[in-house]
Amino acid sequence: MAAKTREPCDHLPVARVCVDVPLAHLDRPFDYLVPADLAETAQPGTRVRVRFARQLVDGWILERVEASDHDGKLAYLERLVSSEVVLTPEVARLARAVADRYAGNLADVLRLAIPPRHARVEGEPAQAAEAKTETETETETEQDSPAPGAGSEGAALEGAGSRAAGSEGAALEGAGPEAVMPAFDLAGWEAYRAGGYLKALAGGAAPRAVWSAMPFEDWPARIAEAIAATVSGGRGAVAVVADARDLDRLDAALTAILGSGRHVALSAALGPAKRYRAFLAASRGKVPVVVGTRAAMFAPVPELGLVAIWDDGDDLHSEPRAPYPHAREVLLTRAQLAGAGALVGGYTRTGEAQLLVETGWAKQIVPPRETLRTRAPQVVPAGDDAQMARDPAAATARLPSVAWEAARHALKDDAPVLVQVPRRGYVPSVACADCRTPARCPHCSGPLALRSSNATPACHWCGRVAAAYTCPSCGGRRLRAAVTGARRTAEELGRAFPGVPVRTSGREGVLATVPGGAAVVVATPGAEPMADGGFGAVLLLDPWALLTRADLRATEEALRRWMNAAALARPGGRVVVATDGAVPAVQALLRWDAAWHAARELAERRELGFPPAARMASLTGPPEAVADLLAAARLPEGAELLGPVPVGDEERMLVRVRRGRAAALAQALHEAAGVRTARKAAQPVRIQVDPLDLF
DNA sequence: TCAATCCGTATC
DNA sequence: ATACGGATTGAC
Repeated sequence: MAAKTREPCDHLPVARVCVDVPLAHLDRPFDYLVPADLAETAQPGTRVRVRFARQLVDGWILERVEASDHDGKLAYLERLVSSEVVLTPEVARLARAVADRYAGNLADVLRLAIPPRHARVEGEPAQAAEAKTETETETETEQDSPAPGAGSEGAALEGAGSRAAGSEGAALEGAGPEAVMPAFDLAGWEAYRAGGYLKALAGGAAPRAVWSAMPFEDWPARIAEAIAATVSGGRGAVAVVADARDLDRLDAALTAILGSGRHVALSAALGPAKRYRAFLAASRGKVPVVVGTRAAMFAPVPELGLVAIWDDGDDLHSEPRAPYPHAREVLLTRAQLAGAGALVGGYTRTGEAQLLVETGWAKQIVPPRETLRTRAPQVVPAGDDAQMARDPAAATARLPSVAWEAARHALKDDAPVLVQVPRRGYVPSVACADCRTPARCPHCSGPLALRSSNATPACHWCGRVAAAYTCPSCGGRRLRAAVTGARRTAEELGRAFPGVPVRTSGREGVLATVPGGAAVVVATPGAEPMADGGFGAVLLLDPWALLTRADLRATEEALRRWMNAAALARPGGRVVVATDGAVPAVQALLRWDAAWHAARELAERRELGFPPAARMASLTGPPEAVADLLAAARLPEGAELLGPVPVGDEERMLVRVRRGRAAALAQALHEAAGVRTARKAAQPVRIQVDPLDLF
C-alpha cells in the first residue's frame, strides 16, 4: 500500500470530529488533520469518514481549530462524505444538551437528528423534484410508496411529500428577508385574549406559552397562525405533532395560511429519499418552517423563532431509540438555547406542562370561562355500572340511559355519534374494591398490580408484595382488578339502532374523517376520526379501564383521551362519560378545566416524589449488569434506589433524585456506562431518563 | 533469560 | 472491534 503523501491545510488544519460509535467512554470529540485538498469543503457540520482504532467509521465535523491539544500524532480525515452541511451550530449545541440530559452519547443523538444521506437527492438541482421521476430507481420507488394497507394515511403523506418537494423552487424567490409576508390573523387567538402572544412572536421576542385549547378548536389553524406570525417577523419555526393524521391537518392549515413553498412536512414515514429532501430544504434555508412528527424535532431551520408541540401527553412523542428523548423536552431545550418562543398546546395539560407554568418558565393561555360556555359540549356523568345495572332502560344495550338518550337524540338530528372504547391489553392494576382508589405501595407509593390472577398484589416499582393492604382513603381492605367489557357494549349499541351505519376506527384501519350524517362510530382512544360538522354525541365507555391502568399517568392519560374525544363534539353536542362525577378527572372533563386537574396532579406527584416533580431514571438489564453499573456510578447525594423488579428475564432498577440533582444523575449514569463500555462489559444496561412506562 | 501469552487500555 | 504495551508465566 503506497502511503498517500498528504499535507495539512494552512488555515484551521484541525477538525474536531464526533465519531459515530455508540460507546459511552468515547463520547467526546477526536481531532484529525484536514488535508489541504479538503481545506474549503470539510466545513463544520459536514459528514466525514475517519480511521478510528484502525477502523473506518462515520463522523461529523463539529469545528475547525488552529491546533489540537492531543499529545499523540493526529491522523488525517480519511474522506469527506459530502460537502453538504447537515449539522448546524444550533442543532449541534442542542444535540449535546439532549445527550447530557438523557445520559446518552452525542453520536446517538446526531443519528436521530440527521437523517441518513441520500446521495441522489443531494445532487438534485433545487427545483428538479418534479422531473426526477424518470431517474428514479426501483428501490426508491419502493421506499417512497406507502405501505400496503396504509389507506388514507399513506395517501396523505404522499401528498404532503410532493407538496414539500415541489415548493422548493418557489421558496427560492420568496424566502428572502425583504419578501412580503402575509399579514397574520389574530382573531383565533383573541378568543383566548392572547393576541399579544402572536404579536410578540412577530416582533422577534421569545414568548413561551402552555396553551389549553377549547373544545372543537381548530388547533392546526391556531398553530399555523402562530407560525405565520413568527415567519412574518423573519424567523423560522419547528412544530411537532404525534402522528400522520395530525401532521396532515397541520400541513394543510399551513398551506392555507402561508401558501405553498414556505414549509415542509417531515416524518420518518416519508421514506429515506423524501425525508432527506425535506431535511435539505430546511438545512439549505429554502423554507423557514418545518412541521412533522418527532423526526422533525431536530430539524435545522434558519433563525429559529418558535418551537411548538401539540398534545405533548401522547406517548408517540417519546423517541424509542437511545437515548429515548421526548419531543417536548427536546423542543423546550431548543427554545431555551436558541432564544426562541415556545408553544405547548393540547386540549389537556400534562404534569410537565403544568410545571412550566408553575415555575414561571411559560405563561398559560386558557379560554375565558364565558367563551368556553358558548363553545363547549354539554358533558354529563352517567353514573357507574352499579347504577347502570339498576337502570331498566340500560338493559338492552347495557348502556346508561343518559348515554342512550344522547345517542338517540343525535341520530335523530342526523348527526354522527362517537363511541370511545378503551383498547384491551393494559397491565391490570388493582384498586380498592369499595371506593376504587388506585392501590399504592405503602413503602414507595408505586402502583400495585397483579402479576397473575390469584397472586398477592405487588409493587411495580420496588417489588414488595402488599400482603395486608388498607385503603388510605376509605379504610377498605378488599382489592379488585379492573375489568372491561365495553367493546361488546359498543357493538350492541350499533345493533340497537337499526338502519344506522356502524363504522369502526382502531388499530387495523384508522379513519381520518367521517361524513356528517347519522352514524355510530366506534373508535379506540387516539383513533377517533373528525366528523363533518362535529359529532352530535360522544360516549366515553368504560372509563375505569383507563383510570385504573397500572401507570403513574393513568388519570392524566384518561383525561387526555376523554378531552381529545370530547373536543370532536359540536358546540352544544352531548358528551356522556359512563361514571359518576366524583373522580377528579371526570370533574375536570365536566368543567373543561385541564389546568385545574394538572395542578392537582402535579401537587400530588410532588407529595409522592413522582416525575416531573422528581427526576427518575430506569436501569434495565441482566441483574449482574445492573448491579455492576450501579457499583460504578457515583450517584448524587440523596439518590434513592427502588427495586429491583423483574422485567421478562431481566430486571429493572429505578433511581430517583430531586429535580435539582437531575443533571448530576444523568452525568453519573453516563460516566458509569462509560466505565463499563471501556471495560467491554458484555451485558448491556439500558439507561432511560424519564422512562415512559413508569409503572 | 527469553519468548509466548494474558490483560487492560486507548482509540485523534 | 483491535492492536498495542506492560506484566506474567513457563521452559531452558
